[in-house]
Amino acid sequence: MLGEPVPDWRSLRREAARSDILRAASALAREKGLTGWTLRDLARRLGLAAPSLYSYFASKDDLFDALFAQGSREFLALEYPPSRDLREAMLVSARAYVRFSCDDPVRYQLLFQRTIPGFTPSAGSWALAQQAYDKSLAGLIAFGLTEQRDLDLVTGVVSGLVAQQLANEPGGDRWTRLLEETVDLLHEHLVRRRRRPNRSARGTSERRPA
Amino acid sequence: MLGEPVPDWRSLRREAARSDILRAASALAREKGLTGWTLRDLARRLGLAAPSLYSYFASKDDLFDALFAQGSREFLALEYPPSRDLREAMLVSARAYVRFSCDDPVRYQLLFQRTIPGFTPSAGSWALAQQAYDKSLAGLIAFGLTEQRDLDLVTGVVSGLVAQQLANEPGGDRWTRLLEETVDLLHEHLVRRRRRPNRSARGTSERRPA
DNA sequence: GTCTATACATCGATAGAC
DNA sequence: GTCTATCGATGTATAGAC
Repeated sequence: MLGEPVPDWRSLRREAARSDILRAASALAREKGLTGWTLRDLARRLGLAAPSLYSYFASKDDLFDALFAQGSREFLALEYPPSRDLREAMLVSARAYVRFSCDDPVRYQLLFQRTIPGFTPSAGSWALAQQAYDKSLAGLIAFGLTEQRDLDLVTGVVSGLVAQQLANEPGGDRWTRLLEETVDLLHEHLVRRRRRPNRSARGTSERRPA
Repeated sequence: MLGEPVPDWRSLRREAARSDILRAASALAREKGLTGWTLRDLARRLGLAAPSLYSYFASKDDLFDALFAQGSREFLALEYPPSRDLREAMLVSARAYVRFSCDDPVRYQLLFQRTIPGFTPSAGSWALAQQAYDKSLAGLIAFGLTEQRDLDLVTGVVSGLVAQQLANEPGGDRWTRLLEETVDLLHEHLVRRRRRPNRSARGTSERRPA
């Protein structure tokens, strides 16, 4: 196999320009909503004519895909300090996710809600997102939380606090301040269930009233 | 005060036409995404010229507001059968919310995520949504869950299952099937805490290692 | 190769005839 | 109340200057 091609000056310039465009697009999205801006807005801010953007991105969706990949790389770049037990690992992962999401609600919307009509991330961008998801849960798996069902329970519950916070009180902490209590109740539940493993697969059928 | 004005034939016709338009818009949104359709699409489906829609709705945002109000009325129309205890009341409310959301993900997106750039529900539509929210939690309050903080914990956690389900596996049940387990762990936590109320206001500061 | 100028189909919205 | 015609703006595309 060949190694990475040596980046020549031209492709470096090109990548720098793409990066500039992405940065400006992020800023625009934060100001006017994820889809509340036009290519002409973006070009004007960069001092370009709108069609020039097509030298760097094939379409607006392609630009969204690059933003998605960039957001995934930022998520993947989060560091998770080592924990001593499962509870601490859950708290570390959950705190990182909450902070990452609330720091940039538009990025959260792009990465985790995906409500842009007609837009689907490319395979490469998806792979990055999957990597970041795996890394964010590695600490939990290391302490024995290996069942997908349990991981789904944790991600579902924690993501709910973020979802409610951003939808109903962006910038506040009415829901996110409940994070530690939520992690505690999750942890107690999982540990208690581990001692009585037969309860873990309890059916979901309705309890009959008398 | 005057009573409701007697609806004459003309305003009845008008309301019927508005209702037809809303129904067609709902169908279009379900097929092509909440914002993935145009006024021309909608008019074509109704056999009208696009500008004729402006006789019934002042703008596309006004149409979204009517859809928001209609969705809130549907949420408000849900019935919550009486429960014998807090756990059952939580299960009833949570099940209704999950079913309501998963039945129509586009309605969920409009009512609970509100990611349409530039759109904000009118005061009247908001009041409807607030009414529906209050009604959906009345059963929990009746069994003593009166603290806003506790209600937020329940809505946050439950909404997370729905958010993850619709974002990552629409139509499936990977997260929503965890609902009963989630309600159980919430209920056990709340009951246990009620016995030791001093733990309820525990601080959120980081635990110091050693 | 990168940008400008220009064009095209379509968007939400408005004006005015009937 | 519905239509046709049309507005400015948008995403997209291409031709051609440098």
